[in-house]
Amino acid sequence: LKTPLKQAATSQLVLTERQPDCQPLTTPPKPKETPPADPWTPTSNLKMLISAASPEIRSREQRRQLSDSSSEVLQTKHCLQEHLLGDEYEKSQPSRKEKSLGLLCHKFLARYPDYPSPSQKSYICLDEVTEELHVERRRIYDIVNVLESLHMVSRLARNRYVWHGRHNLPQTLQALKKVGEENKYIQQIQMIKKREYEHEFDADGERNEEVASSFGSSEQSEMSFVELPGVEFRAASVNGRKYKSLRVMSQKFVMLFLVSTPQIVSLEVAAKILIGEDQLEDLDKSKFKTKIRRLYDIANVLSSLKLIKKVHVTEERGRKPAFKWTGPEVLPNTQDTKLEATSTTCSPPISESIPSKEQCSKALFPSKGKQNFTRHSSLIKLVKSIENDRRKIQSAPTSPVKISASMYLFLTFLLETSFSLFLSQMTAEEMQMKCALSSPEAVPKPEPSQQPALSQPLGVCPASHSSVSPVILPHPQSGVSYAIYLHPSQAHTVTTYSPGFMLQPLPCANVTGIKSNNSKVFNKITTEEGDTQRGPDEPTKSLAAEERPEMKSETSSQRCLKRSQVLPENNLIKRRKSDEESLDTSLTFFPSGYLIPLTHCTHGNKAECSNKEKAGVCSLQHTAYSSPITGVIPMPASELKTVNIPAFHITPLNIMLSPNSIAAAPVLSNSCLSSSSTSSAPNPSSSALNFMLQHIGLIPAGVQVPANPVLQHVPVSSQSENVSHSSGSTNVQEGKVIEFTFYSPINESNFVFSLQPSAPKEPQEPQAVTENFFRTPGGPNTEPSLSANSDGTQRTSQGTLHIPQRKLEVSED
DNA sequence: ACGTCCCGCCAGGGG
DNA sequence: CCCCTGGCGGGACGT
Repeated sequence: LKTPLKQAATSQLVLTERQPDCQPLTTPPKPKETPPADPWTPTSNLKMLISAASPEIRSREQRRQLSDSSSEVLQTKHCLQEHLLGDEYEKSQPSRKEKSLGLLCHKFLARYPDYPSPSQKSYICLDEVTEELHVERRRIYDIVNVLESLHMVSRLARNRYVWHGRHNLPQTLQALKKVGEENKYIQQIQMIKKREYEHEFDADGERNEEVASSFGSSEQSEMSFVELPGVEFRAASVNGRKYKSLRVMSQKFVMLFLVSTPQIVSLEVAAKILIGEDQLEDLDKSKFKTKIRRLYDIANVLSSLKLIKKVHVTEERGRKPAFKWTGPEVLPNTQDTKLEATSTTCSPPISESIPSKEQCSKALFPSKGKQNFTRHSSLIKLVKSIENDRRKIQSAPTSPVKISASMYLFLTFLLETSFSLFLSQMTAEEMQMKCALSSPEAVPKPEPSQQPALSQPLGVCPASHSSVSPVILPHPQSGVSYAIYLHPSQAHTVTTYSPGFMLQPLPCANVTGIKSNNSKVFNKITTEEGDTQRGPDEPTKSLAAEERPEMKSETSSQRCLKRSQVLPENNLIKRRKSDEESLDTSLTFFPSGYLIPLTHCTHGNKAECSNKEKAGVCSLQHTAYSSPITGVIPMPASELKTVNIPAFHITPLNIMLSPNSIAAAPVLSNSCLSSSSTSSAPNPSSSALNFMLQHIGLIPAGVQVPANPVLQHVPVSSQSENVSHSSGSTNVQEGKVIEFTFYSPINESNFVFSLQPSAPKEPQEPQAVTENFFRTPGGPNTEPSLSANSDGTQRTSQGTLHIPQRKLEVSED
């Protein structure tokens, strides 16, 4: 049996012949993607409203007439054609495209409001749907299953679903992201890419080991469905271990997007990961193919939901289909822990015991003693609705604008800060004022006597080195601020990917003298396309326009000033006065080196500790050590003023966080509450961070550093507290961990990432560390691992930093 | 020729 | 036993 041949021949012909009549010449032979025909674009809102108002009535009405919503449009579209032809060849034979799952999904979605009022639940009867949409039942299942995976619908019983709309989406995505992080998908992706790059299998045992350690470490993540409190599966049958494949797959697919930093996932990689997770068996060709096919199904639905969009990733190997996340940025874990969506492993696939509902709920609400009372559904509902309200206000579902805007601000802030440090016009008084304003006691006032800028190179720094060594800088006030100096040569090597940002004033050692217009140089690769409806575009553009190297110093500092005035309470932007010497050149040329500042916990912690809930976290901070780490050179504060490494400029970036803001940030209190969990909280700024790091060259493109909001930063911690499990690999135990903390005043949260050299070398030799930390083209076995922890607990992941650089290009269809 | 993915067989299982 | 579910993959369509 074959798929019935389509009567394409005729219809095709018909269409081609008709077209010229309606629209001369230019009209494409096929109806194609004639936008006006889209039933879901202009009309959809109306339709949604209608259907929202009275779905039943509408459907009945529709049924009576021999046209449904879709064919209505089609008819309209082909109205003329029909006339011309004169015969009633049932509507123009839908081409394959018009039967696509995506289109069907659109039709399906058009029937229900995105945000149904909670009071009146809308139910979905599969029979009705199939009838009205003129599709086989089978197809609807595909759609519904994916929707179910996002908790946009949930099954009540046979044939019966409830429509939730996008209400749950934020939470779902958040949960998925979290689980995705726990599953270490980033590493897996890297692993796959790396292996892929290494030309085929080398049939080595080492490969398997890698895979094993990477994949194996993801525990029993196999067939688990991520649920949300309150949206559990009814109908125990559905809870059965089977029949979740598509749902689970869908979720995992989404996770990949949420976790990876350019939020682009190629089908190939996705398929491999999804397969690899189930069983480490070698790539079965057919299995792979099937997986891909499913992924297409899922992708179609997700596309209809506008969560993803098809793009193409062009690598050396050629053009590969991929999808880009276009859904909302996932908020950090700002929710109450108790309510937080929990990933549950309801059904261990192998185990023969069908998971009882009890088990599920147990997994849903990890009971920690008395927290159980929270489970009461009414309570949950209450808080949930509050949450929803807050979310509405804040940002989420309707417009990602706000988040993006804050991201923009944050990035701007980072850039400006780094630049303005050189350009700083800030007087001592201003600084003092600001310090006093923000947190007089936590942050010691600047030295009354600002030391004059020293201009001699620091003796500590191996000036002879052409490559740069990491440098540690004590904070002038607290004496504990650290910074790392990056090797500039990395900067231009890195294939950067700009996730929609037109940021270019980042280091590029090779490009000197470029004044403006360098945005083109740096942003060849952009996914930004016709997303005109998106808010972020505005700030993005203005940023690109503003952030030019020759930007006026006044402008910069003024803006910084302004910003800090706007948020006087919430953030403290302290800028160290730096010498003017290094200033002038960096105006026109890019600084060739970067000094990444480590914010240190300068405050007395009183603020945090005063908060009763945060007590636990406060204790965490004590696990942090501030001892200088290998290869990092401590410098006396007195020498801070001038770090004049030959041929390089140092851009100190000092972002402080004020205790006040911490206390106010919900994120932090949350991470505090869940301090025991190893879960890492997603942070919207993580992509910003990653972007920055990648751009700078700290980490290779593709690698991402999970960012977590933390209460306490751990500037430098030494040793094995932070070293964890590690599947037998020995390269970690010796590793020192460097942790960075950034604080985003905009998001009112700070986040930490840490670097851990896996193959530490000479402890006292700075150069060695440099090599460990930063990719050294020739250096094998120097693969630091990245990790991030939101708490003081150990959490070291085995990332591979040494990823082959590849041209990555993303293009539209 | 290859990327996409429609179509529907058929097995599993609930009612 | 009927019918809902949904895994699965052949092979058609699109480019």
